[in-house]
Formats: sequence, C-alpha cells, structure tokens
Amino acid sequence: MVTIPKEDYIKAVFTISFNGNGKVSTKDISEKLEVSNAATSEMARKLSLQGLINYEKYKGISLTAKGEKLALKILRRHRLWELFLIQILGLSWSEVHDQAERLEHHTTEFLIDKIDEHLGFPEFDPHGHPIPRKNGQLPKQPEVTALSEAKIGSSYKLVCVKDESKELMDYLTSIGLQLHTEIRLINKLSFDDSVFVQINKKQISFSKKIADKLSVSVIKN
Amino acid sequence: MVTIPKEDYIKAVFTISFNGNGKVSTKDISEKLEVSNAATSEMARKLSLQGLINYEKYKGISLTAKGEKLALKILRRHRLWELFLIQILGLSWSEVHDQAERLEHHTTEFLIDKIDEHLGFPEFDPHGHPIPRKNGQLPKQPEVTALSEAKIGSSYKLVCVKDESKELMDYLTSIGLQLHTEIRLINKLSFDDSVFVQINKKQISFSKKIADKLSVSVIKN
DNA sequence: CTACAAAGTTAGGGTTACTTAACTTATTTG
DNA sequence: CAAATAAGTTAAGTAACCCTAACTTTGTAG
Ligand SMILES: [Mn+2]
Ligand SMILES: [Mn+2]
Ligand SMILES: [Mn+2]
Ligand SMILES: [Mn+2]
Repeated sequence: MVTIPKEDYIKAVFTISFNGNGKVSTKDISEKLEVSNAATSEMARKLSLQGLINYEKYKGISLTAKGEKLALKILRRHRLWELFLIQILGLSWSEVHDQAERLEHHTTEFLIDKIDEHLGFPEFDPHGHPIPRKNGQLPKQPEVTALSEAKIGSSYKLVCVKDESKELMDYLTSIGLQLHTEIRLINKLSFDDSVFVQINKKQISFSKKIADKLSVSVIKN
Repeated sequence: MVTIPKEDYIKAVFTISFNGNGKVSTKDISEKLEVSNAATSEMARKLSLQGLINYEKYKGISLTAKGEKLALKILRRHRLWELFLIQILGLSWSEVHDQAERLEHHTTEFLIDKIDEHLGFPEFDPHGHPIPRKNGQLPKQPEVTALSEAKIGSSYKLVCVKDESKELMDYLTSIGLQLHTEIRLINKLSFDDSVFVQINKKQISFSKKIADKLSVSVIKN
C-alpha cells in the first residue's frame, strides 16, 4: 500500500536527487519533510521492501524505476494543481504550493487528466518546474544558470524559482519579480556573494541564498 | 485537533439527523462510515470531549452548535466540489461523489470561496442537496415528496437524489433520468410497493428502495 | 414482567507514522 | 591514523484509528 506519507518520501527523494546528483541522504530527506532521521531510516526500510527505492544501510537512497514512475505521477498531480489554482481559481503565487501539497494525494488519474486538458496540456508550473506528461516524460527545461553564477552586465529572464516557501514567493511578488521578468545583473559583492540587479528599472540586491534559488536564462550578453 | 476521520463522523451525524430526526444512533453512523460499532463508540467519546457532539452513553448522539457549524463547513466543501467537478471539469454524475469525499478534507476556506465564486454562488449540488453558504445558512429546498409517496396520475420533476452510490447514479443516467427530468406516476404495485413511471416517453418501474431515494416536486396534479 | 435480541460499550490488540535516546558507522581533521 | 564530529540506525514508546471478542444496557415480544 502506498500511503500519503510514503508518497511524500518518494517525492522528496526525486526532487532532492533532481538538483543534486545520484544518491540521496537520510539527512536531506528528514530536513525536507521536517521529520527525525529515525523516521526516515524506518521509512527507507519499508520503501525498500516495497521495491520503490534502492537502499543499503549507511549508503544512501535512490529511486527504483518503479519509484521514479510513482514520483513523476505525484509531481504531475502537484504541478498541474498549482497551475490550475492560479489560472482558473485565481489563487496567488505564494498560496498554491501548500494547497497542492495536500490535493496531490487525493486526485485520481482521471481527474488530473481532465485538469491537464482544461489547461491545454501545459509544460511548466507556476514556479517554472516541468510538468510530467501522462506518459511520464518530463518537458525539457531551457538552458539555465543560477542568478548567483550569472555574468555582470548581462540580461536574463527568470525561468524557475527553486524554492516554494510562502515567504520567498511573497517577497518576490512584492518587488515585482515574476516568471519571465527581465533581470539585469549590475554587480556582485564577493564579500558575501550577494548580487545587485535591475528589475523593472528598480535596483535590488539579493543574498546568495536567494540568488541560488533563481534560475535564469540569458537574453542579452 | 479535527482530523479527517473526525470530520467524516461529524458529517455523518449531520446527514443522518437531517433526514431522520433528533438523536443519531451509533449503529447508523457505523453503517454509513463502514466501521465497527466499537470504533463509533470510541470516537463519540472523543468528539464529546472536544465539544462537537452531545453524547450520553446508550442515549444517542446529536451535534452541538459548534459541531453543526463544522458539519456545514464540510458539506459546503463537499457539495461545491461536486458541482465544480461536473460543471468545470466534465466529470460524470456518478463519479463526483467519491472524488469530493476526499477533496472535502483538503480545501481551505479561501479556496472553497473561490470555487463558490467561480460557479456563481450556486444553491444546489448535482444531486439536489442544498449547498451551505459561507455564513452557514442552508438554501431552502422546494417542497418535495418521495416518489414512493407520490400520487398516481400526477406529474413531477426530480429534485433530489438521496443516495450517491455510483451504481445508482449510473443506472439513473442510463435510463435518461437527471435532475429536473419530468416523471409521471402511472401506477403502484402494493404487492412490493414498486412504482411505474413514465420518463421521456418510456415506461419504467422502480423498486420501493429506489423510489424512496427520489425526491420529487409536483408539476401537474 | 421476564427473557431474548439488538444496540452499545469496554478491553485488548494491530497498524502506521512519528518521537527521543542510545548506539553504530562514516567522514573529517589535526 | 586517531579522535572528534556528523550522519545514520535501532530500540522503546506515543497517538490515531481501527478491529474482534466479551460484556452491559435497552427495548420488545410473549
Ligand atoms: Mn509546489
Ligand atoms: Mn456527495
Ligand atoms: Mn470524506
Ligand atoms: Mn451531493
């Protein structure tokens, strides 16, 4: 049986290894899901028995083919709900993630396909993440850099926000930064790796922690 | 804390006492939720401690004001979702109940208000049940009789189906019977209390069990 | 009014998912 | 490479919610 917590662990393994590479640590999962390491260890044992993850004690976790298939299904539900909530029901950027976090576990394939169709088979969610298709394929994202690695003087557009906390979303909204907004990199401070950018004619600075989360693609070099 | 099972118990108390009258029995709740009497007894103790129901051992259950307020909120979520799934996403009459049964527990007031607005503040759900308004008020239903109690020779229209099992919904759909469809009562058999009716020029018979579930209002006497 | 059946409750136990505390393994660093 | 620290696991226990079995209360039929 795949319960709701199990779905959350599987999704966590996928998203953590999607950015990083290969094996996922117990620690990272525990932090993401805000549970103890003990809980993650215990769950790893069970998911491994179910054939959803590869798990060798002390050696880290990776998804099996079966686990990955499941992860993609959950992400599909999550991301389609997010887009639906924004586009059809008018929720805001900062609200949709938490809602989708719950709805994703209670949506049949039939219903999510209807939502997909209603939205015209979109490829990206409101944060710029690719939406897995019905067949499990992931739309290819454009070539991106982290804003923290961008070149001084170049212009970019925001393609993906790799964090979905309400606080960050609200902040970005408040400064007028949305997906596809143009960002020009003015300067970097090597003291703390913060960046200075121009957005809608206003100059703004981001800490490295924020700049790391903003994936951008080049418009003008 | 109000958990999902607790919401289901509270809703069950409300809907059972809405048709019947006054106190609700442990038995009826257990049957509705498909759990043992023991589970219901145990839950009654807890809900009573929380001030959601009035409960005296062996004497039956009723909602407190606080419990009723909660029940109406849950019904609002359930019924708005049902209508939304049919009207906006094109699910069928027989599918929406089970979907809504799950979504109802994962919908914030903010989201359900958006859905309400999107649908134009409807008063009745796809089965003809009144949708509680944001303030907790229940729209008044038209004067209805059970089809099993209707008068031979009179014409009626279907106003409410008091059961939402997939099987019944599919059957009604298959014979072309929808909400607001005209039904003329041709005859009754006192042998088994079955009824003979005309729907869309076709003659059909219903067992008493089905006829009891069909609420109709008079068109022509 | 008694006795029997139906309804309701309590006791004891199972499952899932979580916690903290104690312990083990792996990694880093002087 | 040894010692210290970080990461990971196991053990023991808790909270919900459910079950079956045993028991108690209530309502009814004779
Ligand atoms: Mn999200
Ligand atoms: Mn329903
Ligand atoms: Mn439910
Ligand atoms: Mn309904």
